[in-house]
Amino acid sequence: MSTTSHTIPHHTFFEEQDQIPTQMGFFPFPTNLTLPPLGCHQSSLKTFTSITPSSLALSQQDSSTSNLSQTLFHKSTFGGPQFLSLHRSTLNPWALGEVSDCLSSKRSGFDDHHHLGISAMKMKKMKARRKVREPRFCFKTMSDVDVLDDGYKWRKYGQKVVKNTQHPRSYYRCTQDNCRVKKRVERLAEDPRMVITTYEGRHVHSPSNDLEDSSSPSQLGNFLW
DNA sequence: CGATTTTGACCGGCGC
DNA sequence: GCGCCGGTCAAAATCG
Repeated sequence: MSTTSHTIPHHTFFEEQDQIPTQMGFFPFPTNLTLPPLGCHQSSLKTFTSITPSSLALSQQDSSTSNLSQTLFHKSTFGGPQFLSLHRSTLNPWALGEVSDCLSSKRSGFDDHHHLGISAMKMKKMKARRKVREPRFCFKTMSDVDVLDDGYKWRKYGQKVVKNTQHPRSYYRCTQDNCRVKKRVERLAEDPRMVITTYEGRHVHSPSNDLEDSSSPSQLGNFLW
């Protein structure tokens, strides 16, 4: 991994919620936005704006996703030309999914377990758990490095070539114990100079501190990312 | 030698 | 039901 801090010329920042981009494909985006962000469902998009690195740093001090979007709103209200607000989905289908998943696995999964063995069972459990969708947001960056230094430590756990793109998508997980924030990094097919970074979940610790000191829980609360 | 990356297999969701 | 696809796992390889 690279911990190089790079000067970031431009961020385009948006937050998404609930939905995951699937093979359903990409979605039409407002024409005044030059580059449609990958993996963003239009109907689930909450905010979208262009911000500068300084405002990005500012937004990092917020302690929740909603605060972040508020920050973005303020920023763009007073200076950003490219703010748009799109309707959002109201329900988190993944949370519902978890419940039904638990129920159904109790009901019909016994034969499965026998057949799949322990590791498979473990995997099943984990998958059931991750159906709780964490809040997500992402931004695109003009950068020649894929992984931007955001103050956290990440371990790569997968890489995938997504359809219709020549650049693979990388999957990272926060290395901190008990912190299962994930991020996804990919390059735009249309413009390989642009990097899309998607964060999912909230860190339970502050950036790059080796251990969260539980003695002083927070002056600022937990950081978002 | 522990931590991290690579990489193919596997799984579940979804469309047909 | 089948096949495609994105996301994840985990063993092997690589790194520091």
